Amino acid sequence: MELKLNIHLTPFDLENTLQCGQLFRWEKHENWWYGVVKQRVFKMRQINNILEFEGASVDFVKSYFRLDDNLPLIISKISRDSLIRQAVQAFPGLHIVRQNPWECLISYLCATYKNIPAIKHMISELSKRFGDRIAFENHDFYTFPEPCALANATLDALKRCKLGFRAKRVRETARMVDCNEVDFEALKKIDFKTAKEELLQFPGVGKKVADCVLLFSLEKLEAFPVDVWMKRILQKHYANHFDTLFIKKISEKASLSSAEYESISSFARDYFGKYAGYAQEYLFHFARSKQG
DNA sequence: CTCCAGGAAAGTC
DNA sequence: GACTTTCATGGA
Repeated sequence: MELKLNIHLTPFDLENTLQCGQLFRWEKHENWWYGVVKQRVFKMRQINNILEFEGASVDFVKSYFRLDDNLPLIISKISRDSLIRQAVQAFPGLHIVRQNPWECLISYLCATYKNIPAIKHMISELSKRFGDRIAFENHDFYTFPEPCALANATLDALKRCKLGFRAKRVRETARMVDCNEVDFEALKKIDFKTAKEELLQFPGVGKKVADCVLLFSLEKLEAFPVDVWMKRILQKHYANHFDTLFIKKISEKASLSSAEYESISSFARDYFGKYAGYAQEYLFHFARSKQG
């Protein structure tokens, strides 16, 4: 199938969107991108303003890549200073993706204290061992595991996926989801703060992981996850918005306290506005692209 | 070999 | 409340 975009109304770039670090399961082979979404292999490429794809409907593509977002408007709202304008210009057409909440939750729970290549490896191993195999074009793909599959897994099997100390957290969170202790569709409809409190109940989910899940899968575009990259950017470029003492304090330690996290994240939500999450994603990708 | 990673949780004061 | 330590492991 094919979808023709009006690039002026709907700026979109597949490469920037898939490579900015928000997704861990897409692979490129011979100019085509392959992902597994909704139990099917989803194959896609972009040539200028044309999206070509297999394994999904036009409506799904529009929804998944948030082509309904008014990106020109969003960019005009978040462009508060020269740094963010630079980041936006560096990656035109980068969209936040509308991920599946369950997969997003486990992925970012695993992302705790790991670099992106290692995270991709963990998620890939989890899918190989606990997902369903799909043969497609002489290649094996795997669906993301269902909650019951991870809920019933042994800790040893999870650790073989290189989860380390995350194994217990993943299994316990999977058990809670498997027991229907969360209604993701309901979380999409309620406000940011209440939805965040719900997510914080899961073991292994702190403020940062919760913000990622809210932004990438629960329609909360104001969420502003603060990781080590955001902390560095803040110290370097936004220090004048904080007390000198505060900047000095967070510079001296590796991790942020809960209160420090909150003051940074809430500053960013006020400063960038209701699309702060988009600003975060542009800044994150921009910072990483410059430091390898 | 050393350093560090899209941090969270438990323990201490 | 704020600060410190612990948690496993692979990629760079």
